[in-house]
Amino acid sequence: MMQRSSTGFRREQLLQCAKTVFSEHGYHTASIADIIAAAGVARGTFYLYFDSKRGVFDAILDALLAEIDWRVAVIEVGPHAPPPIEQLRANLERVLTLLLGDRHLVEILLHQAEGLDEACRDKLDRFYQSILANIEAALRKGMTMGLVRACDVRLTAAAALGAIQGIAGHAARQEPQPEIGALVDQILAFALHGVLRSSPHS
Amino acid sequence: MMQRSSTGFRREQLLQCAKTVFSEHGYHTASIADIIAAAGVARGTFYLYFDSKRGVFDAILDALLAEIDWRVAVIEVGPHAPPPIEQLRANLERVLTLLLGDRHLVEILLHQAEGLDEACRDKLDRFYQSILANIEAALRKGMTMGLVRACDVRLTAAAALGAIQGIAGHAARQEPQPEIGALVDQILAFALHGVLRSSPHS
Amino acid sequence: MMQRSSTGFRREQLLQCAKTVFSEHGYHTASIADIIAAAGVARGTFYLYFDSKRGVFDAILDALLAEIDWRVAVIEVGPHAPPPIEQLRANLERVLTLLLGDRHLVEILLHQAEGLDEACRDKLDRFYQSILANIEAALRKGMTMGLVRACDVRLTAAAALGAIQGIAGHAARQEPQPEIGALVDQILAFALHGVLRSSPHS
Amino acid sequence: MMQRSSTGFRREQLLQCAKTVFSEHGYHTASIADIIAAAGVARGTFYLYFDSKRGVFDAILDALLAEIDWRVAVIEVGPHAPPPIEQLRANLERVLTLLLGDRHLVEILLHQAEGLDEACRDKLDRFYQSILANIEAALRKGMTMGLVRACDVRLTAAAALGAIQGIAGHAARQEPQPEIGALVDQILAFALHGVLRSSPHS
DNA sequence: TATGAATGAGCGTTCATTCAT
DNA sequence: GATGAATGAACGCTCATTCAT
Repeated sequence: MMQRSSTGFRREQLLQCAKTVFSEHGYHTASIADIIAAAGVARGTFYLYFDSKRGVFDAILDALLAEIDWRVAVIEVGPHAPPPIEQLRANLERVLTLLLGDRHLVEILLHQAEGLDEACRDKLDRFYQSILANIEAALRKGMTMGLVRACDVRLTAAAALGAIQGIAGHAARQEPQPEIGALVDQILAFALHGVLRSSPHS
Repeated sequence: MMQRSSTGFRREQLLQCAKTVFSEHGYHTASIADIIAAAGVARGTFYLYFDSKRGVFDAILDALLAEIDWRVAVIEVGPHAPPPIEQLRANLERVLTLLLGDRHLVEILLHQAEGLDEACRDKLDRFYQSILANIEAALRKGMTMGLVRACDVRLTAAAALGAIQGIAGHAARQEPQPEIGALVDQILAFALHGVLRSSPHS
Repeated sequence: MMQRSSTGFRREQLLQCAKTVFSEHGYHTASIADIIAAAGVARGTFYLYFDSKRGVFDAILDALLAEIDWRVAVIEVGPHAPPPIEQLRANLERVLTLLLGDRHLVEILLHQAEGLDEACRDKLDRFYQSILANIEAALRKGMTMGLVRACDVRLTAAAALGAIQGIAGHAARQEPQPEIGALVDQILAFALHGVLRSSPHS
Repeated sequence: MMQRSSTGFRREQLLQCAKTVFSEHGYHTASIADIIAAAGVARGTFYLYFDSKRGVFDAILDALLAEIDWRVAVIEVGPHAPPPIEQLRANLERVLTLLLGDRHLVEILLHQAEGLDEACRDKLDRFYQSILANIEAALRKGMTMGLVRACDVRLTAAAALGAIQGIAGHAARQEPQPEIGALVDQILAFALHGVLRSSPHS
């Protein structure tokens, strides 16, 4: 009766240890030996729960991408919906809370996953493409509503995503952890108004 | 007849091949065998010009960072200096021209170098820190001059750098190559004014 | 069934195979491939028990030197002690029994270890220095007791050690194995009385 | 008209450099690069004068063995011959003068050559066998003449040769160089009379 | 489920040797 | 004769993966 929870526990434990190890050593430098040492299990045990080294990494990355996806809501407009910018702020807060709650995640998402193989790159690409598509759609809707100025939505979406990544990556290395509300404020201020004091009258 | 070493030809050839191989396979997945196959030389020949696999990578990265550094001029203010934004635009144009002129460079700079070891990460960190310091100084000077709104300069610099990286990374994957002037316009518009049509009166 | 690691069997097996291979091919010419082929194990198995090629060699040499050391007793004089020459004979018998019991050891001790690197030479040097110091002390004590003629103890010790090595090396190549008692007799006769029929009256 | 001597010179120069390099680094650790660096010539030049790395070593060793052979005269007995012991002393002086005149030679003869391959070992074996045969013959003749006590001539010859090697090896590491006459005295005293003050009446 | 000894393909690096100039 | 860039076989070592217990 205990082995059921034990199973889930072992897998979870290995997942956590692997996440830490990958983020500290990098995917290639990390070894199965590091992971099982961190988890305090035998070599063979690892392969009871994962197919391969690559398998754990994928599991970690998939869970992370899914979690981020889950925390990003498509921005709704309508009489009963909160103001779009508040929805945007909420999205950012949820994602940054996740990422900064476990800096290993930032390391893996921003640095390790990119340096892997084509399969991994493709997966990330699809993920970012969907996020970019969200941002693009929001920009387009904003333009329709007269809120957003004319721009190349594709490139602007890329710039906005980059700005978020830049701040997330930066904040993850700060000690002590910056307050998330402040980070979101700065991201929004930058992305919505830019750095100049007065915008063009257009 | 085969060009002689008179010009450091072999070293340059190996450097180019290594760059391509690293950007396509990633540092760890790439093997010396790949590099020498690409160059069409024997194994030993590689070690005539480089100390180690890591050695070529460092050579590539060092050259790239130095070249970028060289293309970024600190923004000057003064009666005879061009308008700051024009200086900024020129910097961006020079750097993007370099990066988009060889997409392998973007891949290595943005994706491969981060995933390496601590030494490499430190080098990149120092590089980015110096760039961030530049941006911060510019923001501060802009604030002094009343051009830039109040903001957390550190975070805003991180956001701006991220925006540039986002656009560079995005553009490098586009086919055909986007026009650099257009990219710079979008970056500047985004970073200076944000996406909203009208800025706050503040 | 294959004997389990319970007894450190594998390590011992590899040690024996390595000893044979080193003594037959010489340290540098011997390859890991030779050793694992002799042991019938896979490449990785070797590194489960030893750090490196050099590691096995050191293990063999260290064990040998320790074993010799253990078999050489400092010669005691006193009312209850056996006659010094009997103690000397016992020492020689114990050491020659060890060496001629495994000719590979002679090969490694006399020929391979010297040709290695500085670290190995230093180790051997220290070993031989301690043996020479023993012999010197014995000679000096013998001179004090009026048994040993006047001589340069240092050089004479070197000569005596050389004589032992000469006989050991020679005997190790004989087939069939010479009787150890006879070898010791010849060493003692030579070292104690020299080859001349009558000594000087001094 | 100069190239003739030049040729002999180059070969001789390489031979000397190789000798030094081999004795300092050991045969296997020494590289062709070391030798040509010491000689200040190009890689290809080396192969104009020697077939291979092994080739130089053989040339050095062959010359050394021949030179030793040349310095060892078979001991003659007869009305006009000097006393045998004086002939022996002269042999030892000539050989030790050669060896201690260039310590590299001692290193190569005693330590490097043994650790090589079978071919090299065979050559050394033949050399030492001929020396041992000389010593054996001398012992036998001495026994016939009533000068030498009864003994196993083969083993005693091995012991005597070992004693000489022991003293040569020891002296080569001394600084300053011991006086050769003294070394020979000690060798002779040890080998002829042993270490005991009084010999057995037999 | 858990173990850990065993596996072996694969990689980075070295270095004696060659040969076009 | 002299050069030194080029060669490639060979080697030590690593580490993800397997499987008998």
